[in-house]
Amino acid sequence: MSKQELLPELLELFRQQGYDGVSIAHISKATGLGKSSLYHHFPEGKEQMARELLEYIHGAVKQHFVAPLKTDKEPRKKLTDMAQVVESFYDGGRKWCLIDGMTLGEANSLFQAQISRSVEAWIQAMADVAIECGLSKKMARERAENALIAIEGGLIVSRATGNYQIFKRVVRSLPSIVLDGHE
Amino acid sequence: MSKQELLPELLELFRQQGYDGVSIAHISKATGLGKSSLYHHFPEGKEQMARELLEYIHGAVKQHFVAPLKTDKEPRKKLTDMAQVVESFYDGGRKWCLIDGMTLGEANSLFQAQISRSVEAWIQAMADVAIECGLSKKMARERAENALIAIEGGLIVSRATGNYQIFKRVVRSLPSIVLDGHE
DNA sequence: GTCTATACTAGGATAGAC
DNA sequence: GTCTATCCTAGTATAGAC
Repeated sequence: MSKQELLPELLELFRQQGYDGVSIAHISKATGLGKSSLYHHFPEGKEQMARELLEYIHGAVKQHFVAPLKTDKEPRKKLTDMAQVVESFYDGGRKWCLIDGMTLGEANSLFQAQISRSVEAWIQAMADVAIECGLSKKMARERAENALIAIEGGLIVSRATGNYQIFKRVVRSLPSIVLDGHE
Repeated sequence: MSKQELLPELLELFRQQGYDGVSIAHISKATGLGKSSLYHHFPEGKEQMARELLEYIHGAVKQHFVAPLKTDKEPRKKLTDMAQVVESFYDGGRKWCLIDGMTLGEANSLFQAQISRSVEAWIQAMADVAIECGLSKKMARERAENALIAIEGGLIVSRATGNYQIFKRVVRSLPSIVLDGHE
């Protein structure tokens, strides 16, 4: 089994259980690989798995979230395209965001740098779309931050209330959060 | 040592480390009590600690977040009062929200009901202020949800980027999120 | 590259003395 | 109500065979 098959499994485990909640035994069961096989792929254990997962996710962010924002389509169309990917990646709010479980306790200091790199890339790409529509650099940045805040907050509030309509509504409002009044 | 002294310690541990990340040994060290003393207070162990903590937090939510919204002050004033409490409770974004660490993995099913009760109480209180300003029930609810989404998302994005100005900005915008255009 | 077996540590929980 | 001592399980990690 190759890492490209392992990493999607790791994503599902870490995003649902959080860094502390995932054990090698869980991973072994989920992947069907024995513990020793896992240590063959990741000699430094769970910490290395998380690091490589975050690298993998960084690529996925660029490919799935950022790329639709860098096409030559209409600004609002770019954002609705992104929003659709977001809705499906988080399965309508039923799947957690990796950030939550990777920024608790000691994991926070271990992975904060990697996480912020992905988050910054995404925010910047959304801000660029806002700038394209004539917003100032400062306002574009704020609106892009607000879009990410809405996504992350929407996930938390949806799962806290058990009402996933909230996430759906939030995702649909993303283009407006970034662009309203500037098209 | 009484539970009223223990619970604030538990809050700090669980909000920072998450349910899975907290061990009895951590709690023992943080409180200065031996393991057996902790089991004397909480015979069912960590799960009971979390349950009682969430009860305690439910009271704190009503007292600190909801109560300022039920005074006879001006609507916007109620929300700025609440926002100030929020900023200090989360230490300007540097302290996590309990929800994050209590809704990962198995903890989610254990505590979701208790969490949603507190969250609903808070949302409803914010919605009532919006209704007081003439918003429809449906719009008031949406705006109250958006306020909580902003708080929770602001915490996540602040810690993911390491930039706590974001949380500060979000907290200051709370009254506008709930009331703008209806005063 | 994967397995079985094993070592060791940390975490959860209890018994019984004071 | 708190302590020391202990038990058991789960978790991390490694050795060595195939």
